[in-house]
Amino acid sequence: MIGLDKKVGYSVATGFAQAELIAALAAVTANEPRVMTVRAGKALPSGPFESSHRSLQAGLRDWVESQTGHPVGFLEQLYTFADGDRDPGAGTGMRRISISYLGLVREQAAPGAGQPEWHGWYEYFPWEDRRDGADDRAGGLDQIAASLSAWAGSDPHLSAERRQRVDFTFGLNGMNWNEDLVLQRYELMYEAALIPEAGGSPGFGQPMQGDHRRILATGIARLRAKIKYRPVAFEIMPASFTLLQLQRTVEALVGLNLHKSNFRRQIDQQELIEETGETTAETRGRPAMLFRYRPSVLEARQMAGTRLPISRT
Amino acid sequence: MIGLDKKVGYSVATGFAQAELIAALAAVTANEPRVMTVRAGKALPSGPFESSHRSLQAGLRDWVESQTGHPVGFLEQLYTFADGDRDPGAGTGMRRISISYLGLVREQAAPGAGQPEWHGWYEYFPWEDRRDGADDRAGGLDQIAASLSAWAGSDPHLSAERRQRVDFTFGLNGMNWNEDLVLQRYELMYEAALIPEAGGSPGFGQPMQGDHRRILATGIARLRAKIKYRPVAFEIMPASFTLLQLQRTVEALVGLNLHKSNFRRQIDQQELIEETGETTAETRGRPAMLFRYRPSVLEARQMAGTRLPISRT
DNA sequence: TTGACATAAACTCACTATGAGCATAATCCT
DNA sequence: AGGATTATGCTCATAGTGAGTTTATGTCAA
Repeated sequence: MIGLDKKVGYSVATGFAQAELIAALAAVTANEPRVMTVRAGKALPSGPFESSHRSLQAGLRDWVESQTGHPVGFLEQLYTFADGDRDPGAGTGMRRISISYLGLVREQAAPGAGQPEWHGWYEYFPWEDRRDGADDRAGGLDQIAASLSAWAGSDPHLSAERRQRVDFTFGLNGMNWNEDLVLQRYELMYEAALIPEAGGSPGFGQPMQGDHRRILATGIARLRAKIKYRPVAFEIMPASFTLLQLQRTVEALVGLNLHKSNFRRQIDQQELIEETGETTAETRGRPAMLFRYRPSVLEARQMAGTRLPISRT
Repeated sequence: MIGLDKKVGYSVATGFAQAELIAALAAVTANEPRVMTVRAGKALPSGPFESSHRSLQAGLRDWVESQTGHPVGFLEQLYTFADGDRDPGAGTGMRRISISYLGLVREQAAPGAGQPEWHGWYEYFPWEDRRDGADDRAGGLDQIAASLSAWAGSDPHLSAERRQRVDFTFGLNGMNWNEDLVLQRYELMYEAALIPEAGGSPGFGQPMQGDHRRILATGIARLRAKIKYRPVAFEIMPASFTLLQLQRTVEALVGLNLHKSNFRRQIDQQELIEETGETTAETRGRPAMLFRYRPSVLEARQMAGTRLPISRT
């Protein structure tokens, strides 16, 4: 694969591949995270990488902004796939390389002819929404747990190991639910053939074309992990907002209910936001103060993080 | 770039590219992190991605193991580049896509004919080693600070902003050094033309071919960030080790001195390791207990992490 | 043999962050 | 006016972290 001393002798096609970009673009509307889709919600927007662009990132950004009509606040490369095993339409001998991205946009485009549609991302992963409001629709955790238990039991040799893995990944039998394990959960269900894309029976979430649901899972996982130590939630919020709106947005993304006063404390001791001085009376109760981000602090916090016992002596 | 409704009409070459894999393989020997290189330390091992392999990861793993003679404990995709701006030998019209990986190996291969060489990674980034022992060689922080200060002053319009960025990124003027910002520091120096690869003058670290030093910086940054919340250090350690050996290894990777007793406390309250029962007298002082990892816990800790104010009521 | 030295391992203490819940304030609705 | 509703502030116990000190157990050199 990698030749240290092969300086010559490649066949013509060697090392050449078809390059494709796939974007998972997320927005939050009405406390519901949504993802931009094509083909009636069955695929993420994608297309060939063309050589006219300076870089992957720059080209993708231009394209997204022209499509959505809104600037992309956050755009991050997710993963590059070339797995033949999961890619059905190969055959040509030339590999397809898919470079996937996660992007956050502030608002979704107005629906119009030929416009991409936005779908709630929990349609694809109903089990990932553990907020109180989330009606535990068909395909809830209980059913998944039952199916996975059956799968674990189906191989007497591996069943103990499998059960442990299931419990940990899905927060069962006394384990805590870990909202970051979106991809691990999807992969586990895939392995247990609960996913139509893997030849399993439908029932657990809407399927997508090819690998797209896996890419979306990767994006959700990345976003949920990142939101804890980088102020990415602001990329999705409007210019001014109340603390509850911010909390609801974060809750939508992580799929969990947060503790109100502790959330507020965390936000303001990080000094990420400041009052605008105005209030809003959108809700029934006491009017809430409006806040805005403090871009300077934001930029610094953009890169932070450490928890090592450093010696300063 | 991405065509939603362009179903036909691509030119033949559209979307095709030359795919290349680049690996940053790290090991720690004698408390010094090293990276596998080719071409007399001027390049990371790389080669074309061939279609015979099932997946990127699997192929790279096979290759690395055959080259180093040791299993790769940890292998993670870093980033995929297709930036034309930094790639000198383009010209063909077909883009080159570089998919880079970070790998950790336990020991370095015995030196032999045709064997790849290992170089200390601080040869390429002397300023990243902030341990006490690190003799502040030529090209130390003071010189970099001076050069960057000159660069900041060279544009009266941007100088304030630049100075702030420099201070934050390099931990100057009262700011703390953040060991994770390896890539940001390199990019900043690149922008300030302190890097030969950018047409700057030599002096700050050994240069490498093309983008390779940037890839290495990305790998170091990723590893430093990851070591805080995932037990990756064990992937580099031998089967049994003392706590000080473990600490020295982590220190080598993060380029900082750690607080001894706090480090030990963190390790054992995470329950990642257990005593083997034996002791070693490698050092002059009191013999140290030997430890080994606890694979079961290790696997669970492999995916952890959260710090959100979750509501459990 | 003895003391100087070096390292390991355990323990202390102040301070900060976090989880949980309660109290008070300012609106709207009827 | 009074209840409902939401916002914001405050308390308190507990866990985690930074920074040291103390005690144990070995080697090495005089």
